[in-house]
Amino acid sequence: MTVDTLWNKIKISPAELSLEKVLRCGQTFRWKNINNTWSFTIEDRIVLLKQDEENLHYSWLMKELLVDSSAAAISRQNNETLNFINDYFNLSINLTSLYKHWMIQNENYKNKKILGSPFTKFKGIRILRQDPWEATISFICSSNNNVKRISKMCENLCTEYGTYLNTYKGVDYFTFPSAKDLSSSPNVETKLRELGFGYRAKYIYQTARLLTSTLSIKELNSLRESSYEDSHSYLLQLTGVGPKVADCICLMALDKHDIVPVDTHVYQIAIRDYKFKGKKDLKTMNKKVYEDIREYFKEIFGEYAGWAQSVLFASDLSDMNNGINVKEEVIVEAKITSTVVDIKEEISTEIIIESDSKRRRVRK
DNA sequence: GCAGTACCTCCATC
DNA sequence: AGATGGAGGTACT
Repeated sequence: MTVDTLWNKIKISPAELSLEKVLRCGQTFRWKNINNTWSFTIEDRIVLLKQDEENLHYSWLMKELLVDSSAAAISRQNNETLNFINDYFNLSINLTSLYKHWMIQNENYKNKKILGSPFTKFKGIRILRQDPWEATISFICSSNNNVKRISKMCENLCTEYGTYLNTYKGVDYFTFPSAKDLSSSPNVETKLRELGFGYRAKYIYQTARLLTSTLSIKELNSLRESSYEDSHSYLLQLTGVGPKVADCICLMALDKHDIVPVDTHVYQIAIRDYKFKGKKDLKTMNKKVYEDIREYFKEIFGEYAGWAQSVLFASDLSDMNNGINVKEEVIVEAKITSTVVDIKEEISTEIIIESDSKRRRVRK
């Protein structure tokens, strides 16, 4: 078992990357935030991140059996972690120049009654390059659902069907389960129903089955090199994947940066903020309206319209925290009033270390 | 094709 | 306190 051996850093400004916003705007559901450290699992390790005004700090903890502290191993692991971060956060893409373009377009197309610009208020929001399989399952879970519950479902998938990696600061970490893990037995569907997945249990099981039989994860991954149209129709073969979910996967895992997934929310933004002509009380989105909105945003924001949309979406979200960040804290045995939030903010990590016995994990 | 409705569960709101 | 409806939809008729 290791301590926080070493933290390395990548120089990056908050305008290029806002960890908090990117990881809580509803594109990924599996990052934990404990005492201001973000953690996530990949195949063979836990990745840890922290951010300040100048740098993104990163560290990692290898799978228990793979811990190797030789200098050569550390150096290799460092490179691998760095490669993951650069790839996962799409860091080769310059966000600041994209924002500049979007701000100009925004002024040309926005409803003049709307004051201010989301692109001024919400900096550093970028689209991640997620694993296609994980994105598929995550977004199948997202139908008729909210961020908090989707996060819980993803966590349940990991603890129930993932592989144990290691324990960091008292928290056990598991990998996201593979398609094989989720198709091993028909009991999977039953178990997922017990875990509260509802009708999505069947979708997940059937999708895992299909991707380990007729279709394959290799094909799914190769859609990164395919056209949007081909990718979209391939994804529609999967149970529980409709047009909206397929577009989410295209944008967030398959490098289709121009695709704007349209839900009722985005529909409302289009009408309210961008003068899109449509009925405000539309009950069910039909195919034509769906595609019209998608194309409309693409016309406004261009090649990276999907990225621009995530900024609009974030600025419209009331609670980006979604109640899922965790803070370890001392439970103060005092009368807790409505100022509880401020009190919590002030109780810092230093105090906590002294009183292990009283530690609890509390939803912020 | 197209529109309407059932589907699981949680949880804020009334 | 208990009911109601919405939550970044999809499958089925």
